[in-house]
Amino acid sequence: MVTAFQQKVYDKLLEVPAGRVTTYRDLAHSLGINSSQAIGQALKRNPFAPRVPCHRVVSSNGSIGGYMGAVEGSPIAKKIDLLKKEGINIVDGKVVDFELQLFTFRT
DNA sequence: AGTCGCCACGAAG
DNA sequence: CTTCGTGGCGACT
Repeated sequence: MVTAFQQKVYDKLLEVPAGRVTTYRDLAHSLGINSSQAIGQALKRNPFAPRVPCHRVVSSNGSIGGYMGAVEGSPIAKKIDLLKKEGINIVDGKVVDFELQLFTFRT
């Protein structure tokens, strides 16, 4: 079930250009809420699995999150390499200079 | 329809 | 590191 809320989350995510990352908090706040958990839950349950760059979403401190740590079998680990091609370097599960790549939805 | 549990988090202690 | 708060969704009742 793709609710309007989730739809907005994915739409916002697609709004993020390659080589940039966004945070759960800013993303959530842009949706009018103040909880990133809903974002994480929506991303985890994302019905648009490969269509949504979930890996492009990070925590407020630049941490990738638990999408690969929580699910060690996640195939997105390969996408991490792709992100490096986009200019996003991932080291120790963190985005290098993530704040420099940080993309906020400040409309 | 109401309630409980869940979530890849954030902030505070 | 640990605990509480938060906002929404899923499932059960």
